[in-house]
Amino acid sequence: MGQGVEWALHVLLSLTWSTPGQPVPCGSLATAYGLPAPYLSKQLQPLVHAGLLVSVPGARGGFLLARPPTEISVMDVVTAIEGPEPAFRCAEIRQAGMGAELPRSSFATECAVAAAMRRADVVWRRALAAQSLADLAAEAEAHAPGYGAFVRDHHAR
Amino acid sequence: MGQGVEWALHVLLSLTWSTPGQPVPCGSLATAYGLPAPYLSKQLQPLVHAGLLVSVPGARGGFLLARPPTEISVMDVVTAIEGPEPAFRCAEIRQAGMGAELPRSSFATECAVAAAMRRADVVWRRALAAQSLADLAAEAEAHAPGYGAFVRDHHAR
DNA sequence: GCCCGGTTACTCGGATATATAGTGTCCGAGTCCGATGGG
DNA sequence: CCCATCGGACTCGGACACTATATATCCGAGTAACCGGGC
Repeated sequence: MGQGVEWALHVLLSLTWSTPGQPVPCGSLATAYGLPAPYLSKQLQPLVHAGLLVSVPGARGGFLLARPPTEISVMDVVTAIEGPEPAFRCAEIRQAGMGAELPRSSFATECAVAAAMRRADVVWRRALAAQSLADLAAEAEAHAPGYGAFVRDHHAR
Repeated sequence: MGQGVEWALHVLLSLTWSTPGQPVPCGSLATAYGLPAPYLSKQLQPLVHAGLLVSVPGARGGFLLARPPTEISVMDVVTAIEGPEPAFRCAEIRQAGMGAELPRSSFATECAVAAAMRRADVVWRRALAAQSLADLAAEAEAHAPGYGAFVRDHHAR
Protein backbone atom coordinates (compact mmCIF):
# COMPACT_ATOMS: atom_id res chain seq x y z
CA MET A 1 0.00 0.00 0.00
CA GLY A 2 1.34 3.40 -0.97
CA GLN A 3 2.29 5.99 1.59
CA GLY A 4 -0.13 8.42 -0.01
CA VAL A 5 -2.85 6.95 2.21
CA GLU A 6 -1.00 7.95 5.36
CA TRP A 7 -0.38 11.45 4.01
CA ALA A 8 -4.00 11.88 2.98
CA LEU A 9 -5.35 10.79 6.36
CA HIS A 10 -3.09 13.16 8.27
CA VAL A 11 -4.00 15.99 5.91
CA LEU A 12 -7.69 15.33 6.34
CA LEU A 13 -7.23 15.32 10.11
CA SER A 14 -5.52 18.69 9.83
CA LEU A 15 -8.48 20.03 7.90
CA THR A 16 -10.83 18.53 10.50
CA TRP A 17 -9.16 20.57 13.23
CA SER A 18 -8.60 23.64 11.07
CA THR A 19 -10.88 26.67 11.21
CA PRO A 20 -14.05 25.93 9.22
CA GLY A 21 -14.35 27.82 5.96
CA GLN A 22 -10.65 28.73 5.94
CA PRO A 23 -8.83 27.01 3.05
CA VAL A 24 -5.45 25.53 3.98
CA PRO A 25 -2.80 25.67 1.21
CA CYS A 26 -0.80 22.62 0.24
CA GLY A 27 2.45 24.26 1.38
CA SER A 28 1.19 24.66 4.93
CA LEU A 29 0.09 21.04 5.05
CA ALA A 30 3.46 19.91 3.69
CA THR A 31 5.52 21.81 6.28
CA ALA A 32 3.24 20.49 9.02
CA TYR A 33 4.41 16.93 8.38
CA GLY A 34 7.79 17.49 6.71
CA LEU A 35 6.58 16.38 3.29
CA PRO A 36 7.64 17.57 -0.20
CA ALA A 37 4.94 20.06 -1.18
CA PRO A 38 4.81 19.29 -4.93
CA TYR A 39 4.40 15.57 -4.39
CA LEU A 40 1.77 16.10 -1.69
CA SER A 41 -0.16 18.20 -4.19
CA LYS A 42 -0.15 15.27 -6.57
CA GLN A 43 -1.37 12.91 -3.87
CA LEU A 44 -4.27 15.16 -2.86
CA GLN A 45 -5.71 15.41 -6.35
CA PRO A 46 -7.45 12.01 -6.22
CA LEU A 47 -9.20 13.20 -3.06
CA VAL A 48 -10.57 16.19 -4.96
CA HIS A 49 -11.71 13.96 -7.81
CA ALA A 50 -13.40 11.62 -5.34
CA GLY A 51 -15.36 14.51 -3.84
CA LEU A 52 -13.72 14.37 -0.41
CA LEU A 53 -11.83 17.65 -0.76
CA VAL A 54 -12.70 20.97 -2.36
CA SER A 55 -9.86 22.94 -3.88
CA VAL A 56 -10.01 26.73 -3.78
CA PRO A 57 -7.76 28.34 -6.41
CA GLY A 58 -6.12 31.73 -6.26
CA ALA A 59 -4.42 33.63 -3.48
CA ARG A 60 -5.60 32.69 0.01
CA GLY A 61 -6.76 29.46 -1.61
CA GLY A 62 -6.14 25.89 -0.54
CA PHE A 63 -8.11 22.78 0.39
CA LEU A 64 -11.34 22.33 2.35
CA LEU A 65 -13.25 19.31 3.52
CA ALA A 66 -16.15 18.69 1.17
CA ARG A 67 -18.24 17.06 3.91
CA PRO A 68 -18.37 17.04 7.73
CA PRO A 69 -15.72 14.76 9.30
CA THR A 70 -18.46 12.47 10.59
CA GLU A 71 -19.47 11.76 6.99
CA ILE A 72 -15.98 10.76 5.75
CA SER A 73 -14.76 7.26 6.54
CA VAL A 74 -11.25 5.88 6.35
CA MET A 75 -12.54 3.55 3.64
CA ASP A 76 -13.44 6.54 1.48
CA VAL A 77 -9.88 7.81 1.71
CA VAL A 78 -8.29 4.46 0.92
CA THR A 79 -10.61 3.96 -2.04
CA ALA A 80 -9.83 7.42 -3.38
CA ILE A 81 -6.06 6.89 -3.23
CA GLU A 82 -5.60 3.20 -3.97
CA GLY A 83 -8.53 2.74 -6.32
CA PRO A 84 -11.77 0.77 -5.97
CA GLU A 85 -10.47 -2.63 -7.12
CA PRO A 86 -9.62 -5.11 -4.34
CA ALA A 87 -6.01 -5.91 -3.46
CA PHE A 88 -6.38 -9.52 -4.65
CA ARG A 89 -7.37 -10.01 -8.27
CA CYS A 90 -8.36 -13.46 -9.49
CA ALA A 91 -6.79 -14.39 -12.84
CA GLU A 92 -8.96 -17.52 -13.15
CA ILE A 93 -5.95 -19.76 -13.64
CA ARG A 94 -8.20 -22.70 -12.72
CA GLN A 95 -9.67 -22.44 -16.23
CA ALA A 96 -6.25 -22.56 -17.90
CA GLY A 97 -4.14 -25.66 -18.44
CA MET A 98 -6.00 -28.79 -17.39
CA GLY A 99 -9.09 -26.74 -16.65
CA ALA A 100 -9.69 -26.37 -20.39
CA GLU A 101 -10.70 -30.05 -20.48
CA LEU A 102 -13.57 -29.50 -18.05
CA PRO A 103 -17.05 -28.29 -19.04
CA ARG A 104 -17.89 -24.62 -18.60
CA SER A 105 -20.47 -25.51 -15.96
CA SER A 106 -17.66 -26.41 -13.56
CA PHE A 107 -16.73 -22.74 -13.35
CA ALA A 108 -20.20 -21.31 -12.93
CA THR A 109 -19.57 -20.38 -9.30
CA GLU A 110 -16.78 -18.19 -7.98
CA CYS A 111 -13.31 -19.69 -7.58
CA ALA A 112 -12.86 -20.92 -3.99
CA VAL A 113 -9.52 -19.13 -3.71
CA ALA A 114 -10.98 -15.84 -4.89
CA ALA A 115 -13.95 -16.30 -2.58
CA ALA A 116 -11.72 -16.72 0.45
CA MET A 117 -9.71 -13.62 -0.38
CA ARG A 118 -12.88 -11.67 -1.11
CA ARG A 119 -14.39 -12.58 2.25
CA ALA A 120 -11.30 -11.23 4.02
CA ASP A 121 -11.37 -8.14 1.82
CA VAL A 122 -14.99 -7.48 2.79
CA VAL A 123 -14.32 -7.50 6.53
CA TRP A 124 -11.27 -5.29 5.95
CA ARG A 125 -13.33 -2.73 4.09
CA ARG A 126 -16.08 -2.96 6.68
CA ALA A 127 -13.61 -2.23 9.46
CA LEU A 128 -12.28 0.79 7.59
CA ALA A 129 -15.76 2.06 6.77
CA ALA A 130 -16.77 1.82 10.43
CA GLN A 131 -14.32 4.57 11.43
CA SER A 132 -14.86 8.19 10.48
CA LEU A 133 -12.43 11.07 10.46
CA ALA A 134 -14.21 12.43 13.53
CA ASP A 135 -13.45 9.20 15.36
CA LEU A 136 -9.76 9.44 14.51
CA ALA A 137 -9.64 13.10 15.54
CA ALA A 138 -11.29 12.30 18.87
CA GLU A 139 -8.84 9.44 19.50
CA ALA A 140 -5.80 11.58 18.75
CA GLU A 141 -7.10 14.39 20.95
CA ALA A 142 -7.77 11.92 23.78
CA HIS A 143 -4.21 10.59 23.64
CA ALA A 144 -2.63 14.04 23.39
CA PRO A 145 -4.91 16.79 24.77
CA GLY A 146 -4.50 20.10 22.98
CA TYR A 147 -3.12 18.54 19.79
CA GLY A 148 -6.08 19.71 17.69
CA ALA A 149 -5.68 23.30 18.81
CA PHE A 150 -1.95 23.08 18.13
CA VAL A 151 -2.60 21.96 14.57
CA ARG A 152 -5.20 24.66 14.03
CA ASP A 153 -2.75 27.33 15.22
CA HIS A 154 -0.08 26.02 12.89
CA HIS A 155 -2.30 26.41 9.87
CA ALA A 156 -3.62 29.81 10.98
CA ARG A 157 -1.80 32.66 9.34
CA MET B 1 -0.83 -7.94 -3.86
CA GLY B 2 1.26 -10.14 -6.13
CA GLN B 3 -0.24 -12.94 -8.15
CA GLY B 4 2.10 -15.38 -6.44
CA VAL B 5 -0.50 -15.75 -3.69
CA GLU B 6 -3.09 -17.03 -6.13
CA TRP B 7 -0.61 -19.45 -7.67
CA ALA B 8 0.49 -20.74 -4.27
CA LEU B 9 -3.07 -21.34 -3.07
CA HIS B 10 -4.02 -23.30 -6.19
CA VAL B 11 -0.82 -25.33 -5.95
CA LEU B 12 -1.47 -26.16 -2.32
CA LEU B 13 -5.01 -27.22 -3.20
CA SER B 14 -3.56 -29.51 -5.86
CA LEU B 15 -1.30 -31.08 -3.28
CA THR B 16 -4.26 -31.41 -0.92
CA TRP B 17 -6.09 -33.52 -3.47
CA SER B 18 -3.00 -35.33 -4.71
CA THR B 19 -2.05 -38.83 -3.55
CA PRO B 20 -0.46 -38.60 -0.08
CA GLY B 21 3.25 -39.35 -0.02
CA GLN B 22 3.61 -38.87 -3.77
CA PRO B 23 5.72 -35.78 -4.58
CA VAL B 24 4.35 -33.61 -7.40
CA PRO B 25 6.99 -31.91 -9.57
CA CYS B 26 6.84 -28.23 -10.37
CA GLY B 27 6.34 -28.93 -14.09
CA SER B 28 3.16 -30.89 -13.47
CA LEU B 29 1.79 -28.11 -11.31
CA ALA B 30 2.67 -25.52 -13.94
CA THR B 31 0.93 -27.33 -16.79
CA ALA B 32 -2.12 -27.85 -14.58
CA TYR B 33 -2.75 -24.11 -14.46
CA GLY B 34 -0.99 -22.88 -17.60
CA LEU B 35 1.83 -21.20 -15.69
CA PRO B 36 5.51 -20.76 -16.64
CA ALA B 37 7.27 -23.55 -14.78
CA PRO B 38 10.54 -21.71 -13.97
CA TYR B 39 8.73 -18.75 -12.45
CA LEU B 40 6.38 -20.96 -10.48
CA SER B 41 9.43 -22.68 -9.03
CA LYS B 42 10.65 -19.34 -7.78
CA GLN B 43 7.27 -18.54 -6.21
CA LEU B 44 7.10 -21.85 -4.35
CA GLN B 45 10.45 -21.44 -2.65
CA PRO B 46 9.14 -19.07 0.05
CA LEU B 47 6.59 -21.73 0.94
CA VAL B 48 9.39 -24.22 1.50
CA HIS B 49 11.28 -21.73 3.62
CA ALA B 50 8.15 -21.05 5.66
CA GLY B 51 7.75 -24.73 6.39
CA LEU B 52 4.48 -25.18 4.48
CA LEU B 53 5.98 -27.30 1.70
CA VAL B 54 8.64 -30.00 1.66
CA SER B 55 10.78 -30.27 -1.45
CA VAL B 56 12.01 -33.69 -2.53
CA PRO B 57 15.06 -33.46 -4.82
CA GLY B 58 16.14 -35.94 -7.41
CA ALA B 59 14.24 -38.00 -9.96
CA ARG B 60 10.57 -38.66 -9.05
CA GLY B 61 10.94 -35.69 -6.72
CA GLY B 62 8.68 -32.69 -6.30
CA PHE B 63 6.73 -30.93 -3.58
CA LEU B 64 4.71 -32.28 -0.66
CA LEU B 65 2.55 -30.65 1.98
CA ALA B 66 4.52 -30.35 5.18
CA ARG B 67 1.37 -30.48 7.33
CA PRO B 68 -2.21 -31.75 7.02
CA PRO B 69 -4.47 -29.37 5.04
CA THR B 70 -6.49 -28.69 8.18
CA GLU B 71 -3.37 -27.24 9.81
CA ILE B 72 -2.55 -24.77 7.01
CA SER B 73 -4.50 -21.53 6.89
CA VAL B 74 -4.78 -19.03 4.05
CA MET B 75 -3.07 -16.55 6.35
CA ASP B 76 -0.01 -18.79 6.50
CA VAL B 77 0.23 -18.76 2.71
CA VAL B 78 -0.19 -15.00 2.39
CA THR B 79 2.39 -14.40 5.11
CA ALA B 80 4.87 -16.75 3.43
CA ILE B 81 4.57 -15.01 0.03
CA GLU B 82 3.98 -11.36 0.88
CA GLY B 83 5.99 -11.24 4.08
CA PRO B 84 4.96 -10.73 7.70
CA GLU B 85 4.86 -6.92 7.74
CA PRO B 86 1.40 -5.32 7.39
CA ALA B 87 0.33 -3.67 4.16
CA PHE B 88 0.19 -0.25 5.82
CA ARG B 89 3.43 1.01 7.34
CA CYS B 90 3.37 4.10 9.54
CA ALA B 91 6.21 6.50 8.78
CA GLU B 92 5.42 8.60 11.87
CA ILE B 93 5.11 11.79 9.85
CA ARG B 94 3.25 13.30 12.79
CA GLN B 95 6.63 13.66 14.52
CA ALA B 96 8.17 15.49 11.55
CA GLY B 97 7.63 19.13 10.66
CA MET B 98 5.55 20.90 13.29
CA GLY B 99 5.57 17.77 15.43
CA ALA B 100 9.19 18.42 16.35
CA GLU B 101 8.01 21.35 18.50
CA LEU B 102 5.90 19.11 20.72
CA PRO B 103 7.24 17.14 23.73
CA ARG B 104 8.06 13.49 23.27
CA SER B 105 5.25 12.53 25.63
CA SER B 106 2.72 13.54 22.98
CA PHE B 107 3.79 10.56 20.88
CA ALA B 108 3.86 7.96 23.62
CA THR B 109 0.79 6.21 22.28
CA GLU B 110 0.31 4.85 18.79
CA CYS B 111 -0.57 7.25 15.99
CA ALA B 112 -4.36 7.33 15.52
CA VAL B 113 -4.00 6.83 11.77
CA ALA B 114 -1.77 3.80 12.20
CA ALA B 115 -4.11 2.43 14.87
CA ALA B 116 -7.10 2.61 12.53
CA MET B 117 -5.24 0.83 9.75
CA ARG B 118 -3.89 -1.74 12.17
CA ARG B 119 -7.36 -2.55 13.47
CA ALA B 120 -8.55 -3.24 9.93
CA ASP B 121 -5.42 -5.27 9.26
CA VAL B 122 -6.10 -7.42 12.32
CA VAL B 123 -9.63 -8.36 11.24
CA TRP B 124 -8.30 -9.06 7.72
CA ARG B 125 -5.68 -11.44 9.06
CA ARG B 126 -8.19 -13.01 11.40
CA ALA B 127 -10.54 -13.71 8.49
CA LEU B 128 -7.72 -15.31 6.50
CA ALA B 129 -6.53 -17.36 9.46
CA ALA B 130 -10.06 -18.69 10.04
CA GLN B 131 -10.02 -20.58 6.73
CA SER B 132 -7.86 -23.64 6.19
CA LEU B 133 -6.83 -25.36 2.99
CA ALA B 134 -9.25 -28.17 3.84
CA ASP B 135 -12.11 -25.64 3.94
CA LEU B 136 -11.22 -24.32 0.49
CA ALA B 137 -10.90 -27.81 -0.91
CA ALA B 138 -14.29 -28.77 0.48
CA GLU B 139 -15.87 -25.62 -0.96
CA ALA B 140 -14.42 -26.24 -4.41
CA GLU B 141 -15.49 -29.87 -4.36
CA ALA B 142 -19.00 -28.84 -3.31
CA HIS B 143 -19.32 -26.39 -6.19
CA ALA B 144 -17.88 -28.83 -8.75
CA PRO B 145 -18.23 -32.47 -7.64
CA GLY B 146 -15.38 -34.68 -8.86
CA TYR B 147 -12.94 -31.81 -9.27
CA GLY B 148 -10.58 -33.15 -6.62
CA ALA B 149 -10.36 -36.56 -8.29
CA PHE B 150 -9.79 -34.86 -11.64
CA VAL B 151 -6.84 -32.93 -10.24
CA ARG B 152 -5.41 -36.03 -8.59
CA ASP B 153 -5.58 -37.93 -11.88
CA HIS B 154 -3.82 -35.12 -13.69
CA HIS B 155 -0.86 -35.21 -11.34
CA ALA B 156 -0.74 -39.01 -11.34
CA ARG B 157 1.84 -40.36 -13.73
C1' DG C 1 20.79 -64.98 -8.96
C1' DC C 2 22.53 -61.11 -6.10
C1' DC C 3 25.20 -57.12 -5.26
C1' DC C 4 27.84 -53.09 -6.44
C1' DG C 5 29.36 -49.09 -9.24
C1' DG C 6 28.80 -45.83 -12.96
C1' DT C 7 25.85 -43.34 -15.78
C1' DT C 8 21.87 -40.91 -16.95
C1' DA C 9 18.02 -38.16 -16.51
C1' DC C 10 15.29 -35.54 -13.76
C1' DT C 11 14.48 -32.46 -9.84
C1' DC C 12 15.02 -28.22 -7.05
C1' DG C 13 17.74 -23.80 -5.96
C1' DG C 14 19.69 -19.45 -6.60
C1' DA C 15 21.65 -15.83 -9.69
C1' DT C 16 20.49 -12.91 -13.62
C1' DA C 17 17.52 -9.46 -17.03
C1' DT C 18 13.11 -6.88 -18.06
C1' DA C 19 8.45 -4.42 -17.22
C1' DT C 20 5.61 -2.02 -14.49
C1' DA C 21 3.97 0.85 -10.86
C1' DG C 22 5.13 3.96 -7.31
C1' DT C 23 7.94 7.97 -6.10
C1' DG C 24 9.68 12.53 -6.78
C1' DT C 25 10.07 17.01 -9.30
C1' DC C 26 9.03 20.65 -12.31
C1' DC C 27 6.59 24.34 -14.87
C1' DG C 28 2.28 26.51 -16.66
C1' DA C 29 -2.93 28.13 -16.30
C1' DG C 30 -6.08 30.35 -13.39
C1' DT C 31 -7.69 33.23 -9.61
C1' DC C 32 -7.92 36.46 -5.91
C1' DC C 33 -5.79 40.31 -3.15
C1' DG C 34 -3.94 44.84 -2.92
C1' DA C 35 -2.16 49.04 -4.60
C1' DT C 36 -3.02 52.88 -7.60
C1' DG C 37 -5.05 56.34 -10.23
C1' DG C 38 -9.19 58.67 -11.47
C1' DG C 39 -13.85 60.45 -10.56
C1' DC D 1 -13.74 59.85 0.05
C1' DC D 2 -15.30 56.00 -3.10
C1' DC D 3 -14.73 53.09 -7.06
C1' DA D 4 -12.82 50.89 -11.21
C1' DT D 5 -8.61 49.09 -13.05
C1' DC D 6 -4.16 47.24 -13.39
C1' DG D 7 -0.34 44.64 -11.61
C1' DG D 8 1.50 41.16 -8.84
C1' DA D 9 1.81 37.09 -6.24
C1' DC D 10 0.04 33.02 -4.75
C1' DT D 11 -2.69 28.86 -5.58
C1' DC D 12 -3.83 24.45 -7.80
C1' DG D 13 -3.46 21.23 -11.93
C1' DG D 14 -1.30 18.38 -15.16
C1' DA D 15 2.98 16.90 -17.71
C1' DC D 16 7.81 15.05 -17.26
C1' DA D 17 12.09 11.97 -15.04
C1' DC D 18 13.75 8.50 -11.70
C1' DT D 19 13.75 4.51 -8.55
C1' DA D 20 12.16 0.29 -6.32
C1' DT D 21 9.34 -3.65 -6.63
C1' DA D 22 7.32 -7.35 -9.07
C1' DT D 23 7.62 -10.20 -13.07
C1' DA D 24 9.91 -13.44 -16.09
C1' DT D 25 13.85 -16.44 -17.49
C1' DC D 26 17.95 -18.96 -17.41
C1' DC D 27 21.62 -22.24 -16.00
C1' DG D 28 24.03 -24.93 -12.40
C1' DA D 29 24.22 -28.23 -8.06
C1' DG D 30 22.35 -32.31 -6.22
C1' DT D 31 19.93 -36.61 -5.87
C1' DA D 32 17.48 -40.79 -6.87
C1' DA D 33 16.45 -44.17 -10.22
C1' DC D 34 18.18 -47.16 -13.81
C1' DC D 35 21.38 -50.09 -16.35
C1' DG D 36 25.45 -52.85 -16.80
C1' DG D 37 29.10 -55.64 -15.10
C1' DG D 38 31.23 -58.44 -11.64
C1' DC D 39 30.95 -61.89 -7.86
